[in-house]
Amino acid sequence: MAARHEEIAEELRRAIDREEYTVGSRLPTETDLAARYEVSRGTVRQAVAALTSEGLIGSRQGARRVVLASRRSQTFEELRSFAQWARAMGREATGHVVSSTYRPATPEDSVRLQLTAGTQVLHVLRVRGLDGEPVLLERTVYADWISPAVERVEPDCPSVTQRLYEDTGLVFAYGEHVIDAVAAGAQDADLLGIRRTSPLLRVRRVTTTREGRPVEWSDDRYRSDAVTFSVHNSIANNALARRAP
Amino acid sequence: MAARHEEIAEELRRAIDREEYTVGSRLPTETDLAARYEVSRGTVRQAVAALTSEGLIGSRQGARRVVLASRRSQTFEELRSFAQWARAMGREATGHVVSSTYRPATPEDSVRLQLTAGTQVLHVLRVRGLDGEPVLLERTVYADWISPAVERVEPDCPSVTQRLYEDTGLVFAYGEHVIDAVAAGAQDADLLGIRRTSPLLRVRRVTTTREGRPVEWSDDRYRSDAVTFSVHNSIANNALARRAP
DNA sequence: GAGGCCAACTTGTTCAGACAAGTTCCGCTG
DNA sequence: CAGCGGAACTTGTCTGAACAAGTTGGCCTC
Repeated sequence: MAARHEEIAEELRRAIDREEYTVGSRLPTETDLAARYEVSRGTVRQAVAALTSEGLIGSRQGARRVVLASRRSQTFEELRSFAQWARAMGREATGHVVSSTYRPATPEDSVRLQLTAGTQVLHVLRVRGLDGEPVLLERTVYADWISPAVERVEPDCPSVTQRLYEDTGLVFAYGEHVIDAVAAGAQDADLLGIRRTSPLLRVRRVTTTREGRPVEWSDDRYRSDAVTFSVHNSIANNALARRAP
Repeated sequence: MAARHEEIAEELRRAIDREEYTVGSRLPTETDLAARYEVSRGTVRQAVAALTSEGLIGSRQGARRVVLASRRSQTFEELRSFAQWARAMGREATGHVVSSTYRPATPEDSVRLQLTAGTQVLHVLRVRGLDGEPVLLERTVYADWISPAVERVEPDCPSVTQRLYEDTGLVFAYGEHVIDAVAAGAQDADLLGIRRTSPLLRVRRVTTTREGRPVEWSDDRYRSDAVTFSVHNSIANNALARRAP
């Protein structure tokens, strides 16, 4: 939060949040904002570009910017870390490791994690819950170079992300998520406390470091009555894609 | 495609696509690119910012940019329009209207479409398929001001989006999508040709014009064996959020 | 050979100015 | 009063420059 344009973006977010600019109303012009914050127009543009990509405001050449929404989307960190998300909602994240074993990387593992096939990778199955109620089943495969650090994390640690950061300085920076729906299998039903064949929201994701090196990939299954995902997009900025297998 | 920075972005995308820059390799420096395309560094930065937000490349201060992925995500238009998506995959979009009726707006309708409660809104139920195979059930509610134009569209029109653009100049510009999983109900199962209680991927979305005015909201249910969604994100740019109801 | 330090390199931030392109709204005309 | 035209306004594009901040790789030392 050093850069001036980030400070301005944050101030604008807060102003929208406390309805100083209401949904549907128009933001001040770039020139006005530049004068108010005593920066150049370019710096203001960087700030409003951030809000635009977050879907908070809309932008069209020639017309003043319009406030589209007030509640801001989550940060990458809140999405990445189950525990940080729970805390932001004022609920407690719980969780425990069901199993943790080393297996040779399958062809799929080696492609996703950019490893040579047969490397020993760590498979972890975790159940995670909100205030004790299980809502998520995480089947995660960790790359060989991070596996030892993952093993050192105690089984009921609420935030693995936090722990890995403290221990190794690891920062997750990029993610790719594939979302679909599956029927609960026998193990899923048992661990989540639901009936078999109940619909589950499945998110398969790969997370990489800032250098673009894959750290983990995971098959996460959410109880669909407990969790949904939301995505914002626009002509100028689209992160969402529909795919046929 | 007039702006120079968009042309450069497109050239870089194509270069990545044909593996001139391979995944994991480094992009030329901003100064190099500026010289090559004979533009200023600022213009190059606009171009690479687009690729960064698309998740194609990663960026860190001080280090050269890294190519993270080769396949590019869809444009907003391809996501918005089922027909355009199908065409981009080389498949044929089919579809027909099952029912189309006017009803007074419920409180939920009026909130999502920013209308006064009780306004007559158009409910349309469509089945859509790829090469004749049904994959999607669309339950859409249109705002009153666009309903007449929607009614004029013939029931088996493959691209409603295209049609509305031609007839009224309407452009969809922003979207908010909430994704979860549901079990197929009796009507869902019947129209999609699947068993009852099969898991379906549900996407509830609101689409708005460039002015930020809501046009439609829809409950879309996809056969989970036929369609998935993918989302890309990063620390710098996150459009995805996890929510508890 | 291992490790640390430094110089060169690269991206991030910010400025000021100029013109292009699209929107809005007022006032005029029929 | 409806519709049109145009002036004023606002965002988009692009340049060139300067400095800050972070990364990389090679050289030097121990």
